[in-house]
Amino acid sequence: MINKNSPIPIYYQLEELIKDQIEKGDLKPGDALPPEREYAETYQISRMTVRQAFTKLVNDGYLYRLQGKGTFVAERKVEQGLQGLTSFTEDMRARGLEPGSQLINFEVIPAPVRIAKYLSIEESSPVYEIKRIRLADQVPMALETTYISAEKVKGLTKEIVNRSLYEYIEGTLGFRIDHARQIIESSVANQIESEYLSIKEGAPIMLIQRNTYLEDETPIEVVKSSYRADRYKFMIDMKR
Amino acid sequence: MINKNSPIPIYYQLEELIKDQIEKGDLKPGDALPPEREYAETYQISRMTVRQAFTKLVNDGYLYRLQGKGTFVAERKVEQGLQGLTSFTEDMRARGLEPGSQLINFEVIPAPVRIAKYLSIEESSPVYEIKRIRLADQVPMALETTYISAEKVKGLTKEIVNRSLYEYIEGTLGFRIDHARQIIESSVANQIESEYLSIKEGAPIMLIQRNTYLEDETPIEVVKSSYRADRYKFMIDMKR
DNA sequence: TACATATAGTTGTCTAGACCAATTTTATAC
DNA sequence: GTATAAAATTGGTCTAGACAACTATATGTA
Repeated sequence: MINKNSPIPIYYQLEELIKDQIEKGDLKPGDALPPEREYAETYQISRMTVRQAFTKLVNDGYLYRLQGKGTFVAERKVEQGLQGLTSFTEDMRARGLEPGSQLINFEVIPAPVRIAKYLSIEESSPVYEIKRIRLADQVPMALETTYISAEKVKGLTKEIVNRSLYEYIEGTLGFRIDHARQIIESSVANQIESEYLSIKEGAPIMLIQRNTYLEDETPIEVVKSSYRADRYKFMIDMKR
Repeated sequence: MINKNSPIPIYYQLEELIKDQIEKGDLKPGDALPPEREYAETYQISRMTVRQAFTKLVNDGYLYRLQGKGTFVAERKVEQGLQGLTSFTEDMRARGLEPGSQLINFEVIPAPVRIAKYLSIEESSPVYEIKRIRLADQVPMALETTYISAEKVKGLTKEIVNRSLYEYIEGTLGFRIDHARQIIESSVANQIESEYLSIKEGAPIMLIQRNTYLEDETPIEVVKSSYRADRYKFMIDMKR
């Protein structure tokens, strides 16, 4: 259950334990959790440590607290965080669709002025330009272009891109992606988009630009995507 | 500065104090804050209390911490929360535009099946239907229809809607809006939309549906909006 | 000079309590 | 039975420390 001698923090262990119980259905939405004092007693840990775990789970939308009444499992998790919102793969899986990808261009180019600005690098310094058609159940869903500084992220290859770009950036290179800014707008398909997405020219599309950053605001990537409006809706849950 | 005898929690007082310093520019992005122990010493409070304030500010995107180095002011605040994203008024002000509104319909109708479902009420039970043209700098920006259960939210009038709907729901009625789900899609203007928004039929528009909830998942309102794509982009910052 | 080592400073985790505030439950009085 | 009061329960805030993990700096040594 909880290992007090583990190098893994106790509050984190408790967090995962409760999340598991929620995901396995042992704790259902609306259920009251045992009181904080009981957890402290049961696991022989301080109540403050229990609160640290609870507080994190409340912030992440798993639980909510009512003073004098107790702590309860939230109806559904809001604010899934970046993962479900930035990774096309995860996004599609969450929608019950089989994600796919078709690389149509991979090269290092001198950074265009706009891209250089977003990435906080010199104009014309080298950037990877990765162009892909994103598929859902084998049907084109979006046309996506990713820009990454070749000086910050070294050693990128087609193979890595096809496997998992994020895993390489976070796992192998050790960057910790912290936050992102997304800009969403409506438009209509131009000739190139209509061709790649198998839709008519002038059909509605959703343009999404995502800039991702490390904790200290260092830009890591810029992604510009054109989604088929007939197949894609952008959904977001937010806590106040 | 900090009043230990105030009924206002110390951690909250410290939170506000630091936020003020950031907003006034006394603390600039990238600046290191005095260490936690110094705050504890200065204000004669426990370090854990300081950490409670810091943790909240980190979660809200004002600060970030680096173990062994210190705590720093974030570049810009991410995750503004619901306020800037749900209130048309605040949204427009943040963009430097003067918000306006033109009420075109206000009535109580029997809830259509789809709306009843979203609001978790019986079909045909009474709901307010509030239709407005939303203006920015006197020019139409969006066509917006709000649905609110007349049984949950009583006593709504045109005057309240024109003043501030949220203030009435939260202030007067005492509901605390906790979170929202938004669905965004791209489309093209139909005849009605093109007329109200002064755009051509077939011009791109952005459809946004927002469902807002209380802490215990009680639905409070459903808002369906059609934004002019030539004037509006949806922006969102998110922390991982 | 270059490199290893010690030291100090910082955040991260944790304890074992205390008292307060809100709510629910139980006991009491009528 | 019903209303009121008291007690118990629960989350909210706060303390005064302790030690761990990590970073930067100073120091000593080859």
